[in-house]
Amino acid sequence: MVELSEANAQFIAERFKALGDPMRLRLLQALRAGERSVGELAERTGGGQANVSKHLQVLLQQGYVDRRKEGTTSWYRITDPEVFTMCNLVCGGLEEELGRKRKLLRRR
Amino acid sequence: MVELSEANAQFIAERFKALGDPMRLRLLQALRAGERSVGELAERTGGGQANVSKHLQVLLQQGYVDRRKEGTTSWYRITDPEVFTMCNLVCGGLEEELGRKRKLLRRR
DNA sequence: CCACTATATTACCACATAGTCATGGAGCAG
DNA sequence: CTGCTCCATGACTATGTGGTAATATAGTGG
Repeated sequence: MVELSEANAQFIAERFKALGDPMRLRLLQALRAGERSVGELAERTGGGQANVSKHLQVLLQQGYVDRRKEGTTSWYRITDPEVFTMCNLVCGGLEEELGRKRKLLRRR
Repeated sequence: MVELSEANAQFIAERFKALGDPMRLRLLQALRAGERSVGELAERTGGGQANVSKHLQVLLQQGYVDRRKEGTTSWYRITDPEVFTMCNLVCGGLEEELGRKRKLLRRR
């Protein structure tokens, strides 16, 4: 494992932070099926064009997605499906969380 | 895998966001060896007491750490070592990133 | 009760971020 | 060239976040 120096903590935190936004997660989800243009992604996620474009820059900079330009349209795609492994890991935590909440509700 | 509904995207994003801060990553790293008190963590991470305490609340609320009170001191510990699996995954990305940067530097 | 220690919480400030609107640039059809 | 489409970027605002200092809470020993 990479040593968690101060500089590395900064890098790793930024990688996590890039995944810490619902819109960006939905973008990744939408890209799961394959390459998509910005317009398609805006439509599928229900976000504004500018907003989607900016979020894609974040994912691009962190290397989660890749871009291919064709004419005036930009095609984005997942670079490393490993990102979904991480989603599954936190989803595990999510299921526990939901279980905990269901318990709490039952207790009342 | 959990369906990525709007509500779930929110939950998952918050779990990622909790890991998206250098101080919180250093706290988890410091807890890797075992249980630690807030004071110990403040000393090891070089953070202020109030700040460390607040970050620990975030990790606690997201279920990454657990707390045990003994007298006036609170002992925190990792609840699920799975979190380090995630760190290793993003560290993989980090190594690629560093590799990319080294290449860029060599190119000059 | 008093002082001391350890932690949590509050108030506050500086700064970052998400969202939207408007604009700019670049390809493409006519 | 003109107009159109698609995307990126900048300005702006509202909201969120990290850090710190001060205060509150609570246990402990005298």
